[in-house]
Amino acid sequence: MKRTKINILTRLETTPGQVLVKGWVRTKRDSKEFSFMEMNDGSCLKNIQIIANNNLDNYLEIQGITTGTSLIVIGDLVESPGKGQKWEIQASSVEIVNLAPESYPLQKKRHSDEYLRTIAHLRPRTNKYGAIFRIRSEMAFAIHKFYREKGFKYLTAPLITGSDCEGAGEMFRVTSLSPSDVQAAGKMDFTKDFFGQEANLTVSGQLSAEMFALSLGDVYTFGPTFRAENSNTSRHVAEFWMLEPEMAFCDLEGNMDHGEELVKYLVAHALEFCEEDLSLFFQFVDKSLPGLMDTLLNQEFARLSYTEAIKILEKSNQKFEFNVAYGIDLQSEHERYLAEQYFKKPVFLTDYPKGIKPFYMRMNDDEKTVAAVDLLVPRIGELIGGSQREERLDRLENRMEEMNLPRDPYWWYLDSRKFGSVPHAGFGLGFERFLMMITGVTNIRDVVPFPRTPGNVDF
RNA sequence: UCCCCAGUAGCUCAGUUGGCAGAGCAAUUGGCUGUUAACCAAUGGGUCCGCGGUUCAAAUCCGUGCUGGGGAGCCA
Repeated sequence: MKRTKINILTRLETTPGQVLVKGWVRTKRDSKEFSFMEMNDGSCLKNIQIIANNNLDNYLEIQGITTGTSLIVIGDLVESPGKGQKWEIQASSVEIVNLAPESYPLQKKRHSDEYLRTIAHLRPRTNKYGAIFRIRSEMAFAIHKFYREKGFKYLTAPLITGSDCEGAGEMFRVTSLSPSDVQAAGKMDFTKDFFGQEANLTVSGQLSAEMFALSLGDVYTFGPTFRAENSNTSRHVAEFWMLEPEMAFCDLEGNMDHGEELVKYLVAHALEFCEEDLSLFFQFVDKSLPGLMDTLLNQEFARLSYTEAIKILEKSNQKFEFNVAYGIDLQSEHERYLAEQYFKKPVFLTDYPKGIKPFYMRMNDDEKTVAAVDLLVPRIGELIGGSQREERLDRLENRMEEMNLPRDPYWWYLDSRKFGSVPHAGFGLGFERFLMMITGVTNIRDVVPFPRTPGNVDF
């Protein structure tokens, strides 16, 4: 007999008769005549109720079933006379695969997120975390679906990179030198290292993506990214996933159009395909989520320049901890004011002063600002960071010189501006931040299966 | 890294002015019931985060370290 998953069972209109299910017991209630068990198999939020009668030959064993126990059950799928579920299984056979002893850390009651983080290997067995990671899976799929439909090519950028100057924060060094090698040489001799030079984990696939955009046209990378920043916040982890589209023959406007289309597509996909899991978050995590989803889906995102944003902030009469002035990098309190209070919807901020942005962003005609764009979202802050890239070789070289960047490691990057250079643009979208946005989860550690943060690499 | 808060039973937490360590849930045992955060009763369960100090006496006050949370910076 073939196994049926619970997400299929609970949606049936008519009973197929006998069914076979496999899963884990979430809770059990006993009576003298029979036991009620709720089984979950991870396929959906819902459990299936199983009724085990005391005439089953292993009923004594069944009475010993505990929360967390894995089972294989055969029985008739019948309409449930009880409230709360359409179907239940009248078991004709209950096979215990593995009994969970009393030390099983998950109880029927609600646990705190902080506690569940200490048992990250077991937390996907809870309703909330099961839902989070099903949504995460579905959203990863939706990203590939969106880009395939738009004719983008998927690029896997290298995770180990040779340059230490991608300019997006502290990097993790990759080396095969042993501590004793280093001690003997008195230093890290990279010429003796695996790659013959210093190597690091990537902080962005952008530079690779640019090369492929200038070859395949429209591409995207979607994969892990690493930052060795000592960041201790609810919005940062050392290893996270980033989506980075890069488009040839695209300017800043096109970049924003694309970002807005992407976000709206992913939100619509979530609402359509993760309805049941999302309902948990709507009910128990953040009651304002449906409103935010509606805003994301149906309202045009605001678009304004950094300069205009500064003016709005100056005129706001808000008491900010950090004073607003042209040339400063916006603080989170400023970004939150713009997205949450002033516009009350996502905001694209463009054209930042060149001094606070990296070398590869395209110089605007005013020679003061660059064609950067950040998407600020209520509660999350920066969801997207990107730019139109500097495609003019002379301008690019000037900027690198101004910022004291060595040219040699970038010879290949500069080559792309020598041979058939075209305007192009792209951005990075933090996958985990997107998940936080649509689930209302407030700590990024709770949307990552096994989060890596300063001082924590368990599991 | 900086600022603030917290750490007491397996979990969530209470603990008064410094004076015998507590509750709910969970677990175990029994009872009862088409139950559904089931219900009722009994039982077991403690390095009060670690170290040092003040005191006749410290979960409680002081110092310090560790861990966790919130905020900031950095960014996605």
